[in-house]
Order: sequence, then structure tokens, then C-alpha cells
Amino acid sequence: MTENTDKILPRLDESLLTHLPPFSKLERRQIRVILDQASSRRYEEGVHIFEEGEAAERFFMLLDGYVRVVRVTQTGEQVTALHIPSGQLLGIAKAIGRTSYPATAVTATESIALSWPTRLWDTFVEDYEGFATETYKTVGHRVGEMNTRIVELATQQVEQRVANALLRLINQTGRKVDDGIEIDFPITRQDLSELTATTLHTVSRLLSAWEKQGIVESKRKRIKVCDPHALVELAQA
Amino acid sequence: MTENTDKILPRLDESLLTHLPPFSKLERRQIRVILDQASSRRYEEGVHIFEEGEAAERFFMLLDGYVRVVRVTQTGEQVTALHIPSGQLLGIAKAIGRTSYPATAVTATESIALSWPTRLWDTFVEDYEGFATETYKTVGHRVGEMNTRIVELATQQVEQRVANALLRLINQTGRKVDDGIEIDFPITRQDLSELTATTLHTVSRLLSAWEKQGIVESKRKRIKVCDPHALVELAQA
DNA sequence: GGCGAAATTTGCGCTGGCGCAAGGTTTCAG
DNA sequence: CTGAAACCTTGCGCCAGCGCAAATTTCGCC
Repeated sequence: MTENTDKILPRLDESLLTHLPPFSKLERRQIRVILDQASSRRYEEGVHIFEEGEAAERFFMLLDGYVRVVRVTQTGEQVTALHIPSGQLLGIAKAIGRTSYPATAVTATESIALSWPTRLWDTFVEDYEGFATETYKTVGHRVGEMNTRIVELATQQVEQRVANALLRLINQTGRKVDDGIEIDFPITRQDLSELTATTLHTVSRLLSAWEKQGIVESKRKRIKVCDPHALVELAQA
Repeated sequence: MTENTDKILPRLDESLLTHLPPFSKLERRQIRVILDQASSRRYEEGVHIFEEGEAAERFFMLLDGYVRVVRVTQTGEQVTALHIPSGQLLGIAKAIGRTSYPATAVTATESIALSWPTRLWDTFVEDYEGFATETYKTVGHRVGEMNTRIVELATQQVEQRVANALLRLINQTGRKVDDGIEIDFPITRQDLSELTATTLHTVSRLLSAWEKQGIVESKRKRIKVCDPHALVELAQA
């Protein structure tokens, strides 16, 4: 499983990309060319796709799974900057004029991603209509998220931040199950604490309290939100 | 002074732009065209150049002064996301695929900026060599700063954050004076607290303590760092 | 030169949430 | 089935830093 699994698929199908924004304006023929240049790879849960500071030799399209974008401090603490759901580009250092990755990407579940050598980036931008526009939108969206993150960290209490984080997770990656919405990938108290700049203990206490009030239900690595509205209330207080 | 002061200067000189990265690869002739399309305006201290959420009708090049980029929460608290020194572009929503400004820009000093209608953006990107590359570098740099900001807020104590903020300010906008480096624009305890997510009281206490140790000197709206190295120590602890 | 607004300082008490510690539960490899 | 590793819960004490309040200094303006 640690083998290089590039190109395990005999031939990638065009339909993988046709409905994804950066490629949606392209013809089948163009997508064929793009796919023929791509490597496809499957990643286990918890694998580092690329590391902060590394030369940005490839850029990626996440086809399936979820990825956490994290930074590590000198003292070894981790801070999660973003969650990326499938269908989005990642590792697009080139789009922000960088030659190295600004953060580390870790799979939150088993995932599948295509990737291309960064030297093809300029070609993509020039030749493919809508590619540039859409990638800059992605960047813009992430900038917006980071901004929100900063404002939250700067002004909100821990309880509100955790509530907000949960709401964001179920919005982005929620899966409807009976009696609530569940986060679609395994997430530990520790993960949540890294996302909200607190400790796993505090997260655990909050979840316990909320569970008593019937707002959430949780088991090991799984969190289900039963009463989103109550969470919204908490997030504002 | 509340009058529209566009184009008060009879004719803008090419040398204004020739040495600035986004335009440095251009010929005099091209810069002439760019300047002829620009509006020039002077802003008082504390003026809002544009507001969060507003349609991004123009983009700007700050020629002189300093600008704070802030966001305001529902409860009216302000959070400063960035400081922009002269020589940089701002309001470049278009570069991140947005049609409205993501934050508010407030002058920290009297400032002068050129601006162009956003509809010219695509022309600039296509026609002028180096413009696109440099603006994406600017975006990348700001993303990096925001990232750092998040990590700091998430992991550091107030004292370290304030020390870091001061160090960044003297690096970006410091002016060498006898016996230290002074921040080149008026900055209140309140401003610093909005930059570090704390209260003006705590900032005041910290500065007082540091002044007793000879690390800084400060008067009303002015801060001078006498011993940067001591601050670096504090910032790491 | 004196008034008022803005900025700053400082003291004091309180508390959110962290650190530490100990114990419980789930999962998985062998 | 067993043991170990990973994950989760809970109690307790402490303290960094906030909120509140009041006094003081600085500056711009009439």
C-alpha cells in the first residue's frame, strides 16, 4: 500500500471532470488531453499528500474523500486552516505566485486525487477557458474562509467557535442520516480542537454537555448534529 | 476636503510606477497609458477607501501612506487583518475571483492612491507583462500573512502576539530614529489590540512593562522599539 | 490659555478554559 | 481471546487576561 499507485486505473473517464467547475466549459477532446497528462492516486486515511515548504512540483484535483490543510508550529502543535471536500483543486501554489506549498495537506479519509506537474499550470491557464477564473474563485473562497477564521478566533468564545466549526462541517461535508446530519468523515475531539484553537478536553466537555441537551450525538470519531438550530443559537450568543 | 479630489494633479509622472513590481517590466509608453486611465486621490487619516461587501468597482495602488484592512463583527468589534504599506496594490478583488471587497480599507495615515475601474483589470492582466505574476505574488504573500495570523491566534499567548505584531510592524513600516526603530504611522493601543485580538488595557499594561525594561518607548499614538532582540525573545517564549 | 475629547494608565476582582491526572471505552492486530 | 494502542470522559485547581472603574495625560481647537 506504500507502493506507488500512479495510473492504477487503465484509462480515466472524461466524466470524472466534465461536471467540475474548473473544467466544465471544456470539450470532451480537451478533457481527454488533460486526463492523459494526469496521474491518479489513492491515499489512505491520514496520509500527507504534500508538506508545507516543499517545492510545489504538482497540483491536485481531489476526486473523492476529504483533506485537511494544516500547519505545524515550532512547538509541534497543529492548527487546521481549512477542510477541502472532493471536487476541489488543492496544492495550487502557482495560483498565488508561490513555488512551495504554504501548508501541509493530510487526508481525513481514504481519498483519490488526480495530479499534474506544476509546469503544466500555465498551459492550463492559457488554453482552457474558465480554468483561470474558477481557480481564482477557489482562492477567493479560501481567503474568505481564512478571514472568517481570524475574526472568529479574535472575537468569539470557545463554545461559539466549536459550534461554528460544527455547523461549517455539516454544511460542507454533512450527510443526512435519520434523526440528524452526520459529519461525513472520521473526526476526533483532537481534530476539532485543532480546528477551533482549544484543547481536546474542552471539546469533549462541550460535546458531552450538548449531548445531554439532545443537540448532538457522538461516538468515537463520529459526530451527528440533531438540532442544528440550537447550535446556531449557541454560535451567536 | 470632502470634495472629490480626483485628478488634482495636472499630469502624473511615469516615475511614480516604473519601480513598482507590478509595473516594473513595462515600457514608459505603456506606463503612460496606464497613468492616463488612472484617478489619483489623496485621503485623510482614518478615511474608508472602500467598505466590506461593496461592489468592487475600482482597484488601487497605494502610492504613499499606510492602510489597515479591517473587518467588523456583528457586535461592532473590529479586527485588523492586514497592514498595507505604500507601493502595493489593494482592493484587488478581481485577482481572487470576487466581485465585492472582502474587507474594509482604512487609511492609517494621510495617503495617496491611484485607482482604476475594475473593468480594466483583464486588460492589465493580458497586456502587461509581469502584472499578473506580481499581483498573484501579492495575493500569495497576503495569504501567507493570514495563515501566520491564524496560527498565532491559535497557539500563542497575548504577550507573544503583541510582541510579534510589533516586530512585524517595525519590519514592514519601521523608520530608523536615534536609539531605535519607530512605527512610521500613528497607532493607538486600541489599534494594536485589534491587531492582536486582545484589549487596549492589556496592550497598555504590556507596553508599560516593556518600557520599564527599556525594550520600547511610547507616547500617544507613537511606539518606538529600542531593543528588537528582546522582543524576539519574548515573541518566542 | 483654557476646555473638551481622545488616548492612556492602573488597580482590583472574577472567570473561562487550560493543565494535569486518572480512569473508562472502543478498536484492531495477532 | 487478549493485549495494546487510540480515543474519550471527568474532576479539580489555577491563572492569564478580561471587564469594570476611575484617574491622569496629551492634544487640538476655540
